[in-house]
Amino acid sequence: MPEKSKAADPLSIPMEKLTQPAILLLLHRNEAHGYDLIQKLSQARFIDSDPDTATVYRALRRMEQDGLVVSSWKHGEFGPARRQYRLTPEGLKLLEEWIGRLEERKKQIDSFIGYYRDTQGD
Amino acid sequence: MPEKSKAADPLSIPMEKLTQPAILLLLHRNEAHGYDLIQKLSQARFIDSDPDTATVYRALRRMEQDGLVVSSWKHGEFGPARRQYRLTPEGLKLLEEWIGRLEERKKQIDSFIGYYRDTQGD
DNA sequence: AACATCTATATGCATCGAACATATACTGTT
DNA sequence: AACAGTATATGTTCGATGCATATAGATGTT
Repeated sequence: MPEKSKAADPLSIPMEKLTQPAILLLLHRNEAHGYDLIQKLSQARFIDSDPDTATVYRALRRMEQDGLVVSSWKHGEFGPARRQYRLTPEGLKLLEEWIGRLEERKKQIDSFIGYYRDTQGD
Repeated sequence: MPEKSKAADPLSIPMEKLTQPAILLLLHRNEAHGYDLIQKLSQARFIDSDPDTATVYRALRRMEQDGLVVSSWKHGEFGPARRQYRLTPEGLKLLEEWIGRLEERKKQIDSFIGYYRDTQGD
């Protein structure tokens, strides 16, 4: 019986590592399983460091609890069974909110750097 | 006997809230005491929410341990005694590193948004 | 004098994301 | 049989943050 995770608002997840939003982003383009995502994330330019496997798998579980993704088992092909994840409409909606948040973040950073440059100019 | 804080690298502080770098930024322009900084931070555009007083005072203490700022007591003027903080050369150096980090962060965000737009285009 | 309010600094406690280590298990290769 | 690669998952710890609370001097009001 999957319950919603304690943090009622998935946006409360800090934007520091961008792990959760990066997963949303990748799943928006293609379905994937956890291990696949870990490899894609380690190559992606939009996160700064290789994500921890534990962080990714836990994020996926939590995201499924929150209805952002859904999973189904795929076995027998080759290697161990994999949990294939795909984005839900809710997940897409959250991704769009993240895009907006990141646009805001850019402005914030510009404000920070602008203040610094102005101080230098004195 | 002030010892260095456990986190050897002050850059390990997450860039989520920007509290510590914002303090560096404000002190770069003017000396200030904690309460003063709290008020300035609540007006500043370069952080998203009013910082918690506990966070600010704790950050200042830690930053002094790390040699980023120095403090001196100012009494008798009006109101209770205040701890006046000013930036050290080390603090300035760290601020410059933060500027560089934030420039990188902007690129990272652009990469994120770019990936999203490309996916939309399919 | 008593009282509330503002200024100013500081600590205690609980929460939560992330890092690191570790466990489990199936598949393919030598 | 041994080992490397694929794949998912949990236990434990750590640090930053948020909320509540404590302390105390200065100022204003009745």
